[in-house]
Amino acid sequence: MDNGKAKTIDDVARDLKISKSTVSRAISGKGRISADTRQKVLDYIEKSNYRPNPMAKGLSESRTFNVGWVVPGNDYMTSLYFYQRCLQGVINTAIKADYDVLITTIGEGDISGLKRITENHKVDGVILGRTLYKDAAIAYLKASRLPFVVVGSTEEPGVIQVDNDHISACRELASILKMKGVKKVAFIGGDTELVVTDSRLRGFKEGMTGVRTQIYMDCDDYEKVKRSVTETVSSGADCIVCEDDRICQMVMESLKDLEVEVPSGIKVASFYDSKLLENYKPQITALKYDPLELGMRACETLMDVINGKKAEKRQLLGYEVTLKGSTQ
Amino acid sequence: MDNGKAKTIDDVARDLKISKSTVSRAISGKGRISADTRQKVLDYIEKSNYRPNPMAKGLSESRTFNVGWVVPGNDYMTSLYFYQRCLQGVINTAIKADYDVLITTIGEGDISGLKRITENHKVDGVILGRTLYKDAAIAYLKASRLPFVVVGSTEEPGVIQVDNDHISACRELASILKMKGVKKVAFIGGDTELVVTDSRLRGFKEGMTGVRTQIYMDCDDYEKVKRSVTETVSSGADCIVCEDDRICQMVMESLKDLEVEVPSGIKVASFYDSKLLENYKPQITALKYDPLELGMRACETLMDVINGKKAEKRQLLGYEVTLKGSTQ
DNA sequence: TTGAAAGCGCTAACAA
DNA sequence: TTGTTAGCGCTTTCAA
Repeated sequence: MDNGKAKTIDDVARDLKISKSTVSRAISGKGRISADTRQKVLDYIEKSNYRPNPMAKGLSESRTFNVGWVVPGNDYMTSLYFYQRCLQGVINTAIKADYDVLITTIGEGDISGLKRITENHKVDGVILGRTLYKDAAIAYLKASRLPFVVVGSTEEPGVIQVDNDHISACRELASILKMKGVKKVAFIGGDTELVVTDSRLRGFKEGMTGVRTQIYMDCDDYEKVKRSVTETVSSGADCIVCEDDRICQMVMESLKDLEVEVPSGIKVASFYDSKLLENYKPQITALKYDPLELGMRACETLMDVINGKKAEKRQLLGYEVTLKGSTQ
Repeated sequence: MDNGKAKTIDDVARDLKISKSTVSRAISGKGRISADTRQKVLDYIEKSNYRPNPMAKGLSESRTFNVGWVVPGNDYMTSLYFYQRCLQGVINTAIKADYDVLITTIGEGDISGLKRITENHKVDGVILGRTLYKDAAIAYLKASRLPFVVVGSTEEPGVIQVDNDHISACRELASILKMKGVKKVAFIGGDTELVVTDSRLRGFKEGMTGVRTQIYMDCDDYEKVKRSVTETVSSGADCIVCEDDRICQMVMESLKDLEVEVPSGIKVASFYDSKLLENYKPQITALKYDPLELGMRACETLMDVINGKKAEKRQLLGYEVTLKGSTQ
């Protein structure tokens, strides 16, 4: 099989007694070629385990056949599942276009990993896994002129975005809660640097018009969440809306500490569902998204951009409201 | 800056009025070259933002300057943090060798993603993120003759392994618990297909000699854990050892349901620590490892193999026993 | 110490 | 429809 070095297109051409451009044409499907020759080549390749060298192909076409997947290197535990599913979506669709995925991490204003792969010409395009306000990565990518797509939303003009429709989703869940008769509702949110945090808050406010609300933001550790929950409970609120699954987890923990029952003592809902929440009793009312789909769409869109097709500037994906016992 | 196409080595050579082989030598440091010329070239490159094209370099050296990072595509939530840190370690050290990281996923006997990147010559070597018994990925990699390193242990001969010293660590924690006077101890473990599961069980048994134990394996969902915990509690055991953080989380949840206090009702320890466990009160006695270090070592080792240096067959990294309130 | 030129494996323009 | 050939941008002999 693998006797030393890999087969090249020249080997194939020689064995088949045809020219290598014919082989190339047979493989790529570009250019005129008789069905016969084409099939002959394809058959041969099939059984000879010849694989075109992507370095050579890349050099010749000035492409890398890699897309860059850029994610925070030090994020919350909770985001990891999201990124994993999203990445799986990216990989699945990249493969279809014969692309692979180069991964790099960024963090705390450090986008050197991103710079590295773009300046070194290691990728043909980039998918950014999350968006911030004043996003250094987005600014850099815009300037670089490399095709890129962001998962999430941004106000930066001209950026191609694929996102869940957080605002609508949150508005809908909030208004359902309102219809259920909640009178005083706390929103506990996380990192305000993230665009998504703001979108969810906005949806919340839109859905809760007329209801008394109290907002706690940047609750990024247990202590802060606990403090907010304590305050919420003693203020006599009847519902807590958690911005994401991690916060919800901490809220549930806090309520246990405070010996407040859900939903009899207080209702709880989460604006993001995940495995983190699957074992609570009662189960948590939450918004469900499909990160896999998100990754696939982002990658499909990026492939379009890379191939010069024009892509929609902003795609919003669906959601699902799952009403469970925690808001009964 | 980026006026159309990237600078090439020819541009540099022309601007400096020297040959491109000289430029190449200046950059690589290989071959004889005067300190003067070398510096001149380096200075020029510094300010001209020239970046060698890795496709061309790769084609010429038959290298890709990519390492493959292979992880399960559909794993437990809990492993994700481990993989993330590990990956960060891999990336950090890959960069130093001017390599990037190509990511691919495998799952349930499906190693097509791995096959893809190796057969397509997209990587110079592979790091496998976890090991199974009867591991199809390991078998494939061995046959492929591509340099590779596994994170984890395997009985497969000749495979280069980097792992935490699970057996010693678990033995040590178990024997500490024994010294603390536990009389009847349950071990609740996960997927027995994973090598690591077995290592931990082995360490547990070695450390618990003479103590009455009961073993529950393959507890991979809440229901199974709950059942094991219920049985354990009603059998009058005084300690539960959890094989990993996720199981520990479910054990704690179960104990809460059963209204058994920790540590007064029963002691709890975990053979793997992570953020999942950080918010419990009392805090959980657990084994701490450093996945970042693991990733770094794996990648360093892989780079050695790629560069033809010989590498140790098996490296075991340290651990830390952190005694907390849950076993007081 | 430096330069010229061949070659890495592929694509694509041009010829036949 | 197929073949010839000139690159893609780099490394590496081999000469100078």
